[in-house]
Amino acid sequence: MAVPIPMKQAISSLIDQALNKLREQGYLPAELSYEIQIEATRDKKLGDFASNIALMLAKPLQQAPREVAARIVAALTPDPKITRVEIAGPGFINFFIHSENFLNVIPRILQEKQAYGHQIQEKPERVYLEFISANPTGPLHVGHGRGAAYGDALGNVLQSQGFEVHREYYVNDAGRQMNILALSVWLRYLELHQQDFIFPKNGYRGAYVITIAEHLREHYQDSLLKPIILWWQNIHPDEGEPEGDKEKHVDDLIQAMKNILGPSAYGQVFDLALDEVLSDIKDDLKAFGVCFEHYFSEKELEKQGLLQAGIERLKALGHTYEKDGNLWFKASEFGDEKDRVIVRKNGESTYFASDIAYHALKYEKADRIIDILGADHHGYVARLSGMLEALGLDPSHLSVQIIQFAVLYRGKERVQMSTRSGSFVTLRELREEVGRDAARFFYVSRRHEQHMDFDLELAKSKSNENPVYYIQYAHARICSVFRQLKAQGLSWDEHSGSEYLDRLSSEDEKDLCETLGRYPEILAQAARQYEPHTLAHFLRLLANQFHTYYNSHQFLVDDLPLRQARLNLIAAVRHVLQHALTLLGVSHPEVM
RNA sequence: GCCCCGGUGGCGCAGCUGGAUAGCGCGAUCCCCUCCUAAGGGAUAGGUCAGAGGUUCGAAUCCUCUCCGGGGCGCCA
Repeated sequence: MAVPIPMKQAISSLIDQALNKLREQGYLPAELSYEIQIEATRDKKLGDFASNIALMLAKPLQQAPREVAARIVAALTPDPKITRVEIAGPGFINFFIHSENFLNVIPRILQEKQAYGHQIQEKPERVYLEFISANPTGPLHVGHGRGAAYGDALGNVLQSQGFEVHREYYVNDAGRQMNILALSVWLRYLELHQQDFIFPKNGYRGAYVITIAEHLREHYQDSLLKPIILWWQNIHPDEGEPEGDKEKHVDDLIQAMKNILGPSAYGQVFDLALDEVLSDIKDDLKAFGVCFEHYFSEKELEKQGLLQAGIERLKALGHTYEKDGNLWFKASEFGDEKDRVIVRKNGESTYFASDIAYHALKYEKADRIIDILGADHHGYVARLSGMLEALGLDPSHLSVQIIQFAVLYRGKERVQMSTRSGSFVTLRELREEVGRDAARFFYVSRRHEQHMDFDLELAKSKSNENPVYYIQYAHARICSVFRQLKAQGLSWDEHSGSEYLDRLSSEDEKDLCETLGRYPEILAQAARQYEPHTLAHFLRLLANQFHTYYNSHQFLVDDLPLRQARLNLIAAVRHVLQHALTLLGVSHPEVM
């Protein structure tokens, strides 16, 4: 069975032919370039498809759009699939299609099944997709959830379009923040051993830190116990005290901790804390349906010498200089607003230095780098692309997608979030409260660069009104029809169904087919623009049309040919529902 | 002060490579189960697309300014 050409393409080539004819006639200048756009009309009274080509050509031709349209229509070759062509409004050309032509999509879907809408690239473009990359200093919170849902869905969509996608979580396991976590855990551990002191303002105060401290005690008993009178000396006062400074305070404490414990014991605390937090994050993401090819450790960059190599490379290219003992990158010469330090005078490299090495690595391994960052990192974009340029690499390989923040509410009340203070709603809590499917759908149905108000109370209390159930219900209903079919001792014969597709003559059936036919381009667009949210809206429409159909038509009718044809149609709907839900990381239950 | 994102019916959001009367969900009002799951369907009401200029045959969409909201602007990651 040959796969029919989509209607849109057919119309597009008809117009193209007509324009060529006009060019031969000398009506169109040969050098005039144009792009033929065909869109499905919003209002069916205006036909099924419309083109604005006359409007776009009107200017270069210096003629009224309707006149141009008339010339194009006159040049069109008649086509049996098209019943009527009209010029309307300012100069649109509207096409009315024989309704049976919409039915072609059904055999196409039943044949291609889950490959419907997919693209195959001859030489697949490699995409290096980095997302979430939250510091492993505590559990993921609902803000990270948005990046997770978006990144994963985007990866799926890109894969469907033939891209070879590598997903990676960059683990910041080398910085000062990790030292603060280790300190926090150790201090809690000391508290468990009845040591008495005031916990630093700048420490991590979440309850999970105490849990980790308890595990630390189980593993090492009291071998890490150092009474504070032995080491808590000459520590800069904490914030709130005279001349206090929470940063200096915590830095002094870290130094004192390292001194008293020694590198080996310090490493024990550090590693246990990192390990616990990171495995918690991994479990959480797994349960959220998000998987990575790799969790890339920042420490690896140093171990493999990439960090130093990156710095040397910039140095060798003459894009660095020393000032005040620090090594600076001349970022301002590459579009950033100011220069950036890459190695501090104490010899420690900055976070940005790691980024140089990391991005150079990504550049090697992929044709396209996508970084998904939170809105608080937007200042990074300039320096990242500037850095690629400085390395002599093409910055257009990098695309940074910024996720705007989700502002959390409980009813009217805003929920403040801070990892440091431990006052945040974790992703795990969200999942347990509203469910994975609802959470993922909610996240990904908004444009990523759009602010989002996330009302927990609403998500929880009205979970039955969440659109995700509406869509899943459409899927479950189709499954139910097939179960019912079996229960009645009947069966579905796809082949005979496709013989009788012309029995599908209602508007509802035509509408459904048209929507199904649009799926491939919805997917392609979602991939091209990195906007998976369009899929969520498409799903909503498809489910709505199905429910309408369901309510006005009986599928399991006595008329055998009609029954088979309708089953073909709803089977096609089921394929597309399944496919799109899966891309968004949402399940498609057979029973609800 | 500078930078990023946004301001679309009561609420939450699509639409933004300019195009035909601005869509969807929730909420509101009314109607629909002798029928494959009513977690459903149908209908009605509700918008000067923040405001003001500009570009254009045509602007929610592009440009400028103003106002309002969110977030960033450290040798923090």
